Amino acid sequence: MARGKIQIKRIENQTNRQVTYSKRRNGLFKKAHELSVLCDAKVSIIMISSTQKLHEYISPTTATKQLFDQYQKAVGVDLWSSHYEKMQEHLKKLNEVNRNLRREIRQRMGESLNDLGYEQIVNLIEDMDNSLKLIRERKYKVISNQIDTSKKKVRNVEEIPRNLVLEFDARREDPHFGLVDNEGDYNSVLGFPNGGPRIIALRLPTNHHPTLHSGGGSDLTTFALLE
Amino acid sequence: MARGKIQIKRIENQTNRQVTYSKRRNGLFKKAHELSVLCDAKVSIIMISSTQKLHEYISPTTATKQLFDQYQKAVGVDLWSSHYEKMQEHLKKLNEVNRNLRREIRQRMGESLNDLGYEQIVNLIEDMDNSLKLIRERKYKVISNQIDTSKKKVRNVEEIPRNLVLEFDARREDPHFGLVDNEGDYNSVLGFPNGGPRIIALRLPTNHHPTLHSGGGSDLTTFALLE
DNA sequence: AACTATTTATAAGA
DNA sequence: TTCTTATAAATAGTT
Repeated sequence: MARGKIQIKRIENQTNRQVTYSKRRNGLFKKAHELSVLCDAKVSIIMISSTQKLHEYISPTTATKQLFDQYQKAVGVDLWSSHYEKMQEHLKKLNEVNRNLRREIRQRMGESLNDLGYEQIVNLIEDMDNSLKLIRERKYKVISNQIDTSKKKVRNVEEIPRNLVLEFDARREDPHFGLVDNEGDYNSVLGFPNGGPRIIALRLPTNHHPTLHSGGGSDLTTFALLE
Repeated sequence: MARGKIQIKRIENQTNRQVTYSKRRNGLFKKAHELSVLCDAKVSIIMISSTQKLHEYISPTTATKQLFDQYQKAVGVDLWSSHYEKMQEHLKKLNEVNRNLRREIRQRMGESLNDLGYEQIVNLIEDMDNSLKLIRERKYKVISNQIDTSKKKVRNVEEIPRNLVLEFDARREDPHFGLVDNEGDYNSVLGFPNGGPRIIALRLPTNHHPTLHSGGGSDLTTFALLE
């Protein structure tokens, strides 16, 4: 625009390009500012130079984020706000579901019962009775699995020198074995009525065999219910 | 800049302002484009006029969102991405808590017991036994409250003409009254052992008194556990 | 939307 | 970078 017209195409000389960038950037920002004042408009300019330097103009009394939001609303493309709102909704729902789950647990633990009517209490009791039956069955299943495992161990032990086997058999007939009163079908413990012995003392010799609770080959894993 | 210098201040004449806005906006965009070509820079201009109309210039091969992202990274203020990430973390945690809560409920209903070791099952059974006791106590409390309410109703009835009272007394001695076998302390039902009658048939004359389940003055409310 | 007198921006040089 | 200045470009006021 002075001392000779120029073509509008990339300036190849790097120094020249940077000088022009700097000059014209100032010119652009000045014009932008004049425009914003004269016409009472909000203007945001973001520029990134070929050297990846960032420059910004934002008209007075305007926040960049606010302008972004307006832009997105106007353009409608909704770069993220709809996503954001959906997340918030989701969060809210999850929190509520969570609250309900906690209440149900509290009620199953005998708390917050004021929230329940008579019929609901009756239903809860019936439900819990049934559930307890299932859990007790599982308990006996676990016990019998453990015993099966022990039996397998016993068979393995048969490979071991005879005196060890004998010692094991001797212990098995020890009164401490409690429940285990015959060599046959251990699964019979499954048939126990509800409320059977709370703790079944299976004192297997710990030095030769795993204890019940550290169950060797069992598929049982343990972890806390809640953090 | 022509036919007279102007002051850089808001143009009061609305028409003039709009004309100038339009002219200078074109000029600004043209300059921006020249700059972006000459200097190989990325430029984004967003303008909102005083009439809330939005105009945008974006240099070729540039996406507005991409530029926003770069801007935010450079400015470091992180207009929303950190917030967004926090929300996602929160969501993740909530989901996990949720999963745990659901599992606890399932276990209390006798399902998913594979996840529990023997000791945990024993603890669960003990816990549920205790909880059941609490809930049964609540049940009897509810019943006794209902009966108290009924007694109050009965006293009110004593204000009513004598023949009605007589009729009521007659009905009270009816075998249908089941449990209620003396005029005295209805709270005695509280003493019932666990597993007592599941439904206590208190067939009060419905035409004169409310039934148990629609409990008039009781503080009991009912609502579903989960939606 | 076009015109044009003037102001403003700026390319090249220092 | 900044200053200078000849000249290109933008535009205020008018039609």
